[in-house]
Amino acid sequence: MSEAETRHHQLYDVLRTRICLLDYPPGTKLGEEALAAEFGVSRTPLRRVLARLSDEGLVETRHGVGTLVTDVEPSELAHIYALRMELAELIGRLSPRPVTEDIVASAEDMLADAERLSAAPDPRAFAELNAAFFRLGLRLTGNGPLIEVAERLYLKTARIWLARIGELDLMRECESFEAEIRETLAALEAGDVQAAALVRRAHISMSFSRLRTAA
Amino acid sequence: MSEAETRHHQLYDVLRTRICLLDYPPGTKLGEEALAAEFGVSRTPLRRVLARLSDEGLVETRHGVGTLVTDVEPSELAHIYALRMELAELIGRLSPRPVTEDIVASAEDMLADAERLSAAPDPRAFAELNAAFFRLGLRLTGNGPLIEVAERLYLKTARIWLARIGELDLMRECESFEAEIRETLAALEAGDVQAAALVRRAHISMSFSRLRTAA
DNA sequence: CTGTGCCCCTTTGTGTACAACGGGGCCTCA
DNA sequence: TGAGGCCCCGTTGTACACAAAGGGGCACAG
Repeated sequence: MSEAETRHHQLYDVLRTRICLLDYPPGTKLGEEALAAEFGVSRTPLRRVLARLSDEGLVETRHGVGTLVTDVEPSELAHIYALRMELAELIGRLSPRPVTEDIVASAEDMLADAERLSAAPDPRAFAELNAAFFRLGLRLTGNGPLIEVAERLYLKTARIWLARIGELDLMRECESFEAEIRETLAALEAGDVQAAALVRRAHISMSFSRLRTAA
Repeated sequence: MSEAETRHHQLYDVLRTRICLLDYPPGTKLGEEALAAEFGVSRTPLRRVLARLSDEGLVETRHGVGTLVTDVEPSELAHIYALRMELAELIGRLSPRPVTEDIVASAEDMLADAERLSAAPDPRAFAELNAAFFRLGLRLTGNGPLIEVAERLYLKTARIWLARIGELDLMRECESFEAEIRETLAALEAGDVQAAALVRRAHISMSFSRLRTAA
């Protein structure tokens, strides 16, 4: 990969992470000049990154105003969740990959992390572990386009959930998440990718129910 | 929408259409300077458009070489088709919208077009009608994210199918397409969106089978 | 005091010059 | 004559200067 491409991907990843972990909550203004200065580049390559984030719907650029982090409307959120549920199931059906040792090992590590999290709940650590576990789930399918689509949708909803975590019972969320990892691990140890996918689908559904009830 | 945004969308649409209808077959070099001159703008806004096409995987930009129209590998093509089949069914399940008069009317018009096409087969006219019919299908769901994802995947495969149309029996393809529209129209007249979605899924599957067999 | 309109300043959009990179052709040497 | 390396040219990447647009604040009139 060329140097320019590498830098682009790096900047993109940093900004995307900041948006999804609410370092930049919805409505935040991302000034091109300021960001360019922070990363030591000119506005040109930075604008390339913001354009990509804009195409993906994470930010919105207005001429003469600035680039603002977007919010997600409740109705669209429902649509995304409904779609994510279906895609989660597809991960178990389309080109499932064999469950390797390192996947199981990763899941075991994450279960340990989740147990620590339940003992000492923290929204940000929760969000990070959740993202890591989501990416682990993506490794269960060999269907590249499915992975891209699923990740794209996940990124759009992750921060919304995190934003409303205050309205939810954090302890309850942690326990539910821990249970999800535990059930998933059992499915993976049995080599049953489809079962793992169904566990995921069920928990996405329950998670959205709790979110909707709280709001 | 701002003037800049409008122009961006217009340029994007023109180039995307040219790529998908094989005015620019895979491997074609799209020179920034040349395109900028054609559209009467500088390289800057044009690069914004090419960057978007690049993010979507329709082109690939190499420093010092040029921006090349991409090809799609057979294995990825299979993955996309598998996913498209599932999404087609989801259009009938997630937030189905009531079948309006104008949708039925559009379908009737397209059926007439398809009949004319069967009488005088033409690859390009086929591709255009196919795209129009695809977009009509998207109007059957109210799930916005699902529409975006489905369209994105369609655009990635449409040109590949068109590229190999020479290896297929064009007449047979036309007749199959005409049958698809006829069956869909019957489902729509009955107000049965889910049935229309299943028709679509079946025809995507058969279309890919024929494509695979021919290659 | 309030409402309205204008101006200025901040910020993004565009155009252009130059740097970085890659490939192909040509020249050289064995 | 063939193979290898170097150079030149075309193309994309970056930086910067300027144009365009939007919003907020200030002044003035009622």
